[in-house]
Amino acid sequence: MPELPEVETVARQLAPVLTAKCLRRLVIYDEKLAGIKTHKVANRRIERVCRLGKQLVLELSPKPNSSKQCWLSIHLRMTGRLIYAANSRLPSHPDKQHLRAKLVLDDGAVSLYDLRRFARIALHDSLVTAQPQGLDPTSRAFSVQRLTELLRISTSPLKPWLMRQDRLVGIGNIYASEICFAAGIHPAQSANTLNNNEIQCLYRATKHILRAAIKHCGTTFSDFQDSRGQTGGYVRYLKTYGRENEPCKACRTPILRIVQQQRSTYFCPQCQRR
DNA sequence: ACCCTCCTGTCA
DNA sequence: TGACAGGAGGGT
Repeated sequence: MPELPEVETVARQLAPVLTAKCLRRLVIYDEKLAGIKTHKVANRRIERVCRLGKQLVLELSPKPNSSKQCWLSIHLRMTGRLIYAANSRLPSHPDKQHLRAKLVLDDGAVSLYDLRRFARIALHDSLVTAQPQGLDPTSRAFSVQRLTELLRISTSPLKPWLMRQDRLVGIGNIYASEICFAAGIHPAQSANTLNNNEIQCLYRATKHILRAAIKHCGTTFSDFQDSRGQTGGYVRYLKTYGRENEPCKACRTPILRIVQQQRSTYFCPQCQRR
């Protein structure tokens, strides 16, 4: 579920409550999510909290008598949630059934809930191994030139192209449809056939949609919650996703749903012509 | 470049 | 009962 804006929301909320705190222990309730020796991260100071692609990453200080830092990455995949609760607020979440892991601090805890058990926690000894391959579209390195180069080498339809994490990171099924709509491009158009004008539109749409979604703390389509248990406010700005047969907000033409690589794509056949 | 699968749940 | 759900790695 969480794409770049949702993970960014969680990262921004957790950074102030985790940074400079001691991670007393990591408790794993479901081994499937994490094959980590939890003693390796216990009693380390959390130096930094950041987002890498769709992952949340905690930079942890070296243990005493060691110089080796490590990085704990958390990928929420489809249904993962990270919920923070101060000790004063416990007992916390009612959803004990889907509690998969817990980061215990002195004054509170972050609980990972995940209905479908796709989430993953991993430990890295360098930030590079935690890092996804692609370019972050919210970074300064993302330019029309870079986007043009990346598009040229692929014949993939645009919407599935946007979801590939080895080219651009962070875009998933919701924002891929929204970005295609904002750019006015048909989701099945081949990446390498976009002209300069279309690439310019796609570039602006990508930045605009992601920035707006971050501003509204992400999208809750069915069950995304941020670290405070709040739902994402961007859902009311969605123009295509989940709106099959509803009128296009620009031209009233019914929104279509098609399937591309087993995933739903929503678009307006009038605003996004081939 | 495509399909399937990993899981659990909801909804038509 | 079957389709579908924010993701991505593995196989062909």
